Amino acid sequence: MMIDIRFPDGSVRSFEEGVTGYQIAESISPRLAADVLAVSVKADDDAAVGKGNVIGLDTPIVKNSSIRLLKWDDPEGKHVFWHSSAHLMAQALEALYPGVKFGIGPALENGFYYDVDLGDKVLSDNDLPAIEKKMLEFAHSREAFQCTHVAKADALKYFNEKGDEYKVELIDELEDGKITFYQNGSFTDLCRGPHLRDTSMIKAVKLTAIAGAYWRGDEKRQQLTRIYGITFPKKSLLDEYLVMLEEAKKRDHRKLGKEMELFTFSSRVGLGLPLWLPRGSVMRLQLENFLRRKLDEYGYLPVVTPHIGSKQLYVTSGHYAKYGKDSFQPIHTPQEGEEYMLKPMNCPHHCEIYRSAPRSYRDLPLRFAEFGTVYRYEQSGELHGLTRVRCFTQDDAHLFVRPDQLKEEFEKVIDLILYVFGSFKFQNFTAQVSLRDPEHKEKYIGSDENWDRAERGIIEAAAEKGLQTVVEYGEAAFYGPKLDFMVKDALGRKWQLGTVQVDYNLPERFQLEYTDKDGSKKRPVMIHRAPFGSIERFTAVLLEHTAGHLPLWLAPDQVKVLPVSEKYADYAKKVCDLMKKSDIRSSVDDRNETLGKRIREISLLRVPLLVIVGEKEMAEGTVSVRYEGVDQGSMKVEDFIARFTASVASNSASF
RNA sequence: GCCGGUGUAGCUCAGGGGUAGAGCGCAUCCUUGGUAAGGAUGAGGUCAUGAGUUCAAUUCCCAUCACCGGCUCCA
Repeated sequence: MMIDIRFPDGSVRSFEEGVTGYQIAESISPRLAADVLAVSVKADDDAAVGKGNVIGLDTPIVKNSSIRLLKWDDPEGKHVFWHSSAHLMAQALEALYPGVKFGIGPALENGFYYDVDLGDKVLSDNDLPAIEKKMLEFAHSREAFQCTHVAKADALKYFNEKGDEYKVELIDELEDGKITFYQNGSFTDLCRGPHLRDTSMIKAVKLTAIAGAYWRGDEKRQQLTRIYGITFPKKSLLDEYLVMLEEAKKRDHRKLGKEMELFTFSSRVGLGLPLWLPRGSVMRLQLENFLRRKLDEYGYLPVVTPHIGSKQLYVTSGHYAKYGKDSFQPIHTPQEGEEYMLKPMNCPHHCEIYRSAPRSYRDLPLRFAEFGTVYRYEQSGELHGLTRVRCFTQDDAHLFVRPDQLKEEFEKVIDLILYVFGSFKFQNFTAQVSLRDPEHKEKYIGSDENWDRAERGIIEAAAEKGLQTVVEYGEAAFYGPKLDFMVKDALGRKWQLGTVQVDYNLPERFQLEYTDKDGSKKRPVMIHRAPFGSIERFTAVLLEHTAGHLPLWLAPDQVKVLPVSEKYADYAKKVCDLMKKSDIRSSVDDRNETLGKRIREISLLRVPLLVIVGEKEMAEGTVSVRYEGVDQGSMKVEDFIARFTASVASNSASF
């Protein structure tokens, strides 16, 4: 029997039934056979949408299918490569630490890890080179990854005898008949596969980190040792990767924040409590102003609320029951029994503003906006620069809407968030629909009915806006589902920035009402939203995206005027004053330093525009301009101001 | 909170059982400059904190704290 194999370019060739991916690659060219890692197969009679199943190169193909031969450049190819590398590492670990037990060892976006239980052995960084060496040794010996089907009873027997309770637990949950083992050299693992043909393609190994990780992600269970690593089919690729990591570290917002004099921390002030320096504060105010202009346009009303609220407020909202124990503890007053809490969110205050007057259906939607500073007692190990702090300011707003207005308002919020992201040229964001964990409904407040309505509303609104979304279960807030906008930092870690949340619960807890057309009392729906998420986290991610080269309108110092020598200091001041009159954030640097040195220092602060004036400029009434390190020639001061204004107005990356 | 790593001058880091160094920054002076580091002099440190071993600890051991990488968490 022959079968038809269709290639990505549309061409079709016939092969013997049972042909393998490797044989197909070989029939095309030996070079391809050497490079191919796995194969993605989609049988013609497979109606499911999607890219197809990834299978190993030695797995027979028995039906007419479309295939893609996966190489290193394909994400699925890398995935197989790194998954096999995890097994290779496990083999090395077993050789070096007999008796080691294994949890899970998956591939990641960049590399892989394996969770292992080493008994009493404490693994440290110093142990990693020996493991790397062993891995390369096994890789050189070209050991095949062999797949065998195993009956459940036999699988259990194998790992029980080996004494690996983690694998036993995993097998317990698997269906008999679908269990496969993979073996490379002396090491046998429970694994779905697929894998590389053999270990010899793994040419470069770097184990990058050791961390603790709870078995099955449950902090009440055993903590295993997680070893992270990455491997490559060429040594040079590893070197490139290491260089890339170094470059990413230079964009770390904590480093940039120091270099650019934006913010700092002080242990005397307290953990996770950022101090915004003058330059950072100027930037922050610009961010706020940027949003304020939009809020006006979108019909938001400003409100201002205190940084504390009585404990009763949070008992009413339900936050106290949920987070009371783990938050900053109540503030006591000289009055017996009086307790206040630092506010961990602004919604309860805004609910009370809603309640301050009787509301009519004509009043809705009401949109209350506040740059609200909140305090959350994050676990100490969680604090991270400006991305995770204990005091932060949300660009918060709560919309109180009639049920019939919900979808339109939700969509307008999406528009606003997309506008904000577009303004900062964030393109690689993920829109994540965060739903509750259906297995653990007790972690959430509110009725099933309200949750279903809210979840459906979010999914529909996102679809209507044409957003590509991913759905995550268990990521909802405890009072309602969310649409979160996730952006990655320099090292690829995902952070939630913008968020929109539908909430039927707080209106109920606060007994919010409006009078409808027919005179009956109705309950509004609440939308929580924050396009930045928080100013702190947004700043952090923006710094990492721009490597500190902020948009001109946002830069704390937009222009530095440098007189070549002090003879031209007066002219420099004159030029600077003219700029200030046009609302340019400009200052003169006439320190007693060489021009070269001043340029260097100012460049390190990421000041976008340097204006240099000397004898020639003074005589001609011009300035010599340097933008982001590139000489722009000289121009009249008026022309400079005009170009500046145009550049800011167009939010363009050029001057 | 948990696992591993790190902690030396304002910053970046070197050093090492006999009480400490560099570069940058800072101060003063010289220099008055043309697009990313001009020169000289000087002041800065309980070597994170606390116990322990030792004749002697910044160095070795332990604990604590902070920071870094993860895990768990994230209203």
